[in-house]
Amino acid sequence: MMCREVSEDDIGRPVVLSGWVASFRDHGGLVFVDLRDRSGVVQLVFDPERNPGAHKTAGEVRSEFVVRAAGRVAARPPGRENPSLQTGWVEVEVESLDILSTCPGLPFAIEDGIATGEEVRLRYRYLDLRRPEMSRILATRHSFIAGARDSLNRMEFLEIETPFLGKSTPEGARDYLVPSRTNPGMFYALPQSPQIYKQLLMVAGLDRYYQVARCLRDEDLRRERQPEFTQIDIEMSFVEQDDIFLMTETMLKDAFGAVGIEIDVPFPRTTYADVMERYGSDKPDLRYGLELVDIADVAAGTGSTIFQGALDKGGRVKALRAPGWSAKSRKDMDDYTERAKELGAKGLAWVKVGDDGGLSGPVAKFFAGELAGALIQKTASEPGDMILMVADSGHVVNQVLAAMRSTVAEEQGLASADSIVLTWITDFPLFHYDDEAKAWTSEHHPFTGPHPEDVDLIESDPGRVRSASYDLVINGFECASGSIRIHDSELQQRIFRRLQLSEEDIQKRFGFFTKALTYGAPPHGGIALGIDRIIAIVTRRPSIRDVIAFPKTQKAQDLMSGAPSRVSQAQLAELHIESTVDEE
RNA sequence: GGGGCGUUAGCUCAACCUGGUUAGAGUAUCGGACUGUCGAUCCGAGGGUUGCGGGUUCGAGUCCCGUACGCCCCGCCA
Repeated sequence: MMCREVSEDDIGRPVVLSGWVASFRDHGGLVFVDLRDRSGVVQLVFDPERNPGAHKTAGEVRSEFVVRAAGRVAARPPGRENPSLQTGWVEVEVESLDILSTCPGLPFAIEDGIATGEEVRLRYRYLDLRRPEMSRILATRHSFIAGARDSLNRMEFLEIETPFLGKSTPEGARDYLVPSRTNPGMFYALPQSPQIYKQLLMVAGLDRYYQVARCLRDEDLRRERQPEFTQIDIEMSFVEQDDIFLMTETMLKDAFGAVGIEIDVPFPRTTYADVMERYGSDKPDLRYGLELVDIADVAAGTGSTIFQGALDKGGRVKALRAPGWSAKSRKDMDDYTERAKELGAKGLAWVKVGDDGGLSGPVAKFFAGELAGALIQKTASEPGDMILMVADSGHVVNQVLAAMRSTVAEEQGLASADSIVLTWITDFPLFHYDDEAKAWTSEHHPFTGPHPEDVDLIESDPGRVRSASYDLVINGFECASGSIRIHDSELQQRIFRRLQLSEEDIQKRFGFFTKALTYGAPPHGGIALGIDRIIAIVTRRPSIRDVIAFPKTQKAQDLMSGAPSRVSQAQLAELHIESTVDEE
C-alpha cells in the first residue's frame, strides 16, 4: 500500500508502509512521523505505552531515513485532523518500525517551494527529484508521452528505433562525435534527429513510423535548449500537409488529455509571412495581441531623418503599443534602447500618450498636428500607453519589436499562465541567403519539399520559394516542426543544385540517401515534437531543465556526475585519438 | 566568440556603495526538555580558506585585475 492511499475505509486494518521520513515531531512521549513515498504522505504515530519498542526506534529516526512501519490505521482524535493532507483524517498507529537506511544532514529540505539555487539542486539531483513537485513533473511527462504513444498506436503507427551511432553530415548543428575503435581515424556522429533514417523507413514501406527519440546537438545552451533532448518523431507515407496536421492534432488532443488538459482541435493556422508582419517573429506568443503596426505613412509625414532615412533605404517603420507604459522612467527607456541597439537597431523611438491624448517624449515633436492623432489611431493607443517605434531594415525592425512585445507582455502580465495556445505556422521560406557563405542555404533541411505553386521559382527567384514545411508554436515556443519531403530524385537534384552542392559533395554526404530515393520512394512527410518544451509549458516551468531528470548546465556539464571528464591515455590510445589539451 | 548578473555558515541571505576590533540573521544540524503534533514548541551548542589567484593599502569579505563556476541574453541551434 502507498502512503496516500490510506483512508478512512482502512480504519482498523493492518498496514505495512515503506518510505522516507519527511518530518518527525518528538514530544518526549508521543512521536509523530510524516512518512512519504512517491504517492504522498501519511502520519505515523508512536505511543510509548502501547508500543514501547517501535517508540524507541522512532526516537532514533531523522529526516529522510528510509523506514518500514507496520501497524494499524486509526481515525485521528476529533480536532486533530489535518485538512491540508489527503490522509489528514487518519493516521497509522505503528506497532513495529524498521530503519532500512539512514541519511546525513541534507543540503536542502525535501519539500516543495524551496529557495535553494539550481546549482545545488543539480549537484544533488537525486534529492531534488525526491521533492514532490519534481517527481510530479516526471509523472506528468510520463503520462503525456504514454498518451501520445497510445494515440499513435491506435492510428497504427509502428515505434521503430534508429541508430545512435550514425554518419556525420556537416549540415545544421554541430555533431557530437564518437571515435571508432575498430576503424582508426573514423568517427560516428550522434543523431541531431532521426531525419534521414525515418525517411528511409518510408522508402522501406513502413508507412507509419514514430519514435520517442533522443536528439543531440553540440550547440550553446538556453533555458529551452539542452544538448540532448527528446522528440516524438513521426513520419507517414502517402500524405499531404493536412494529413500530418490531422494526425498531430489527434495525437496532441490525446496526450494533453492524458495530463488533464483539454485542447481544441483543429489548431488555427497562419503563415510565416503573416506572423512576421504582425508579430515580428516566427514563433509569436499568441496568448495576447499586441500586434506590430506599419506606420510608414505617418513616419514619412514627420520629416524626421530617423524615419525617412530607413524608408529611403527600403526599410520599414513599425510601431508597438505598450499598454500602461507611460509610467516608465527615462532610465527604463534608456535600458530598452540599449537592448534595441544590441539587437542591431540604431535606437528605439518612443512616445507617451498623456491623459489629454497628447504625445510626450524625445521624439514627440516630430508628430505635430494631425500626425499625433494618426499615430494614436493606427496603434489604437489610449491615454497611459506608450508607443514604441523602430525604423530600420525589416529584419531589424521585427527583431527589436518582437523582443519588446515579449517584454511588454511579461511586465504587464498579459500572458495568462493557465492558457495554452497552439498555432500552426505554414509556408516558411525554403531558402535563405547566407551573406557569409554568399550562397542560398536551406531554411529547414535540404529534403524539405517546395510549395507546389513555387517549384518554378527555384532557379529564378529562390528567395520567394515557399516550402511545404510547418511549425507548431505553443505560447511563443517552437514545439514541433516538420515538412512534406521531396520523394522525387529529380526535384531533389534541382534543390541540391540550387544549394550549389557539387555532385561529389552530395555523394559523400548523403549519396546513400539520394540513392534510396531512386528506388521507389513514396510521397511522405512528418513532424517532430519537442517534448521537453511542451512539458515545460504544461507544468508551467521556465526552463526545460526542470522537466528533464538529469539535465546539463549551460556549459553542458552534469554537476552531479562530473561529466564530461578526462579519460586515461590508454583509453584515448585505444581509440586512436589524442587530446591537444595539456594534462594537468 | 560576446554582453549582463551572481558566488559570504549545509541552505537562503545581511555586512560591500562609504576598507577598520571577534563576519551576523533565519533555517538546517547536534544535545536537552516536553503525551496530540503536523512549518511542533522551549532551552542550549557547534558550524566560515567570504569561489580561486594576484594587486593596491598600515589594514581587504569590502577597492582593482585575472580566473573558475552558475544563471539570463546575443551569436549559434538545417
